[in-house]
Amino acid sequence: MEGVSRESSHGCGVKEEKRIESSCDQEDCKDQMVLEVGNRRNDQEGDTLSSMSPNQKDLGGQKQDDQLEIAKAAMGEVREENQRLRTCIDQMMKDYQSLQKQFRDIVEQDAKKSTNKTDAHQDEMEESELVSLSLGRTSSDPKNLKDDKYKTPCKGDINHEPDDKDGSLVLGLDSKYEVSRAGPAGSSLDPSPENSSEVKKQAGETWPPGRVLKTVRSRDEEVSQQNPAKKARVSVRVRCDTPTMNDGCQWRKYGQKIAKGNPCPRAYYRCTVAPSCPVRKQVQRYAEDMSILITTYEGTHNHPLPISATAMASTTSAAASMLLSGSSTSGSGPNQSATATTTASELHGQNFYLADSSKPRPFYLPSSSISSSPSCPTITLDLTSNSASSSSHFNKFFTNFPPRYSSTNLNFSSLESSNTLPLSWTNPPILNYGTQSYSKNQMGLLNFGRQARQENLYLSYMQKNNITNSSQAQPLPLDTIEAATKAITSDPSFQSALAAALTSIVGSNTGGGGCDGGGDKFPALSNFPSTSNANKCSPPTKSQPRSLMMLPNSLAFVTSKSKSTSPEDN
DNA sequence: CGACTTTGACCAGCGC
DNA sequence: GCGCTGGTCAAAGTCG
Repeated sequence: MEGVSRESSHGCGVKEEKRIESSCDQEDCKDQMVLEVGNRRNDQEGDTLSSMSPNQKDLGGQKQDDQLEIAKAAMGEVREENQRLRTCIDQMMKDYQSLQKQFRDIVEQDAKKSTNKTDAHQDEMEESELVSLSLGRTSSDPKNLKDDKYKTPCKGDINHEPDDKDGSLVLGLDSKYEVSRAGPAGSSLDPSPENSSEVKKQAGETWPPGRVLKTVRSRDEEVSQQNPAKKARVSVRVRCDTPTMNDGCQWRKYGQKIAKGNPCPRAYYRCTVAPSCPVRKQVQRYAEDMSILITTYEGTHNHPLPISATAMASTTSAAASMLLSGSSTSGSGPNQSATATTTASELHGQNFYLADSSKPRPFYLPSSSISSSPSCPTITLDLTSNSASSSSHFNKFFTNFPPRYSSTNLNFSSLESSNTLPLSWTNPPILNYGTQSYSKNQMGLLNFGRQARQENLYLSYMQKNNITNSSQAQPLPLDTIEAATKAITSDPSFQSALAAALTSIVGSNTGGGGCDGGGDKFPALSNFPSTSNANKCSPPTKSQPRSLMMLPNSLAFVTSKSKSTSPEDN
């Protein structure tokens, strides 16, 4: 860099420059830019000094010294700020990892318990499926769900050892998907050959006879399609002014329909990366807000994915797996287990994986919703940031939570948004630290706000900042939550920590991808290469090289290094 | 010319 | 059984 070479001729600030380069997140790079400008100015002054008289040189030297002092002071402040931010990030990472560890433990315990308890639950399985949204509760007992689940979760110590008996709040949403069958109780969990054959049979019935796309299926696919009527869907809502959002995958449109209740046609796409790939997606505008694009994914890719597509594929796959498997999954294989175990924490925890370059980089899901209809369980990832909100919806959920099997939508949207985060594949919505919930849903589902996911973060934060709740054993009043949220979001140090973390995640990418030119703040996400004409959200680089480095989609969560996840990172 | 989109037709599931 | 609706097919058209 020019600034660096010039700097070396001055003999000062070289160390600083190197230090900055070694940890060049955007914050540092900005500082570097400032320093370069300053040094360049000094350089020019140095050139003029040579033609000055000795007195003038003294004055000039004095001035230069002053400027150096100023620059050093500024750098010192920046260093302090960086240190502070790193400390914040470290702390957040620790909290996250701690919570994740707890959650995994609970998931394992829950899996065991649910296996044991299934017999007792069987008579309650009045319908063909159950998606129980225990909202962080570890109990798998439907009775407990009925009695306790819809009460506002208590705010305990964030480090409180979760215990399903006391129903304490744990990480996020615990989704169970249980399928009642004519067979013996617990057959849904029974990996016996008998059931395996049934699974295979049912998987074969997923698509109508005669359909081409019935060949190879991943284990995920087998699980998610154990029952033809129970294809998990992952619906992603984003703001996008273009026909589709670019998720990095290659799609071919095979149909379009006017759906009831929506003047905008619904387009049907299928994945064309592999001829036999069963993945489909539906794209439709949200009737009440045409700027919102609803993309519903169905199925799991049975082929390696372009890197640019792994993020979305992993996210949707994980969400679908969570929906279908929940914590009670028997873990039918490496794919399945890897996906399932990462799902809940990644969906509902704070995905600060992103800040760790040594770990995979799943997307942070700003808002997730789970819905269940008898025929098609759907999880909705609401990546719109301006969700209309009303706390009444939140309350409504807890007071009027519908019985099992009715459509239930857990929406963690919020109105308030902090700073930009890489949340969307188009216009990046924001980490929703807001306090409100959002009740519009194409499925007409009952929503409730924020809660579990949000709590995980701000509880931790509250503790650190002595934002205490006087009634830890009691449900946290909404006002308190909102106040706490405001406290968090208004805290500059928190915001800067987030910004720093995200900056380090995304790097200094300056590409201008994205759906409509907006959302460039996180180009790593908005720069997905366009893969088809349908994906007009991004620049029409239709020539996505098929020889792109491929990753098995099942490994996207667990093996991809951050540097390889996004080409821009290199 | 191949890949993709468009669009009307067809089919299956579901409710009445 | 009928109609509605969602989903898919496939021929024709379009594009690069």
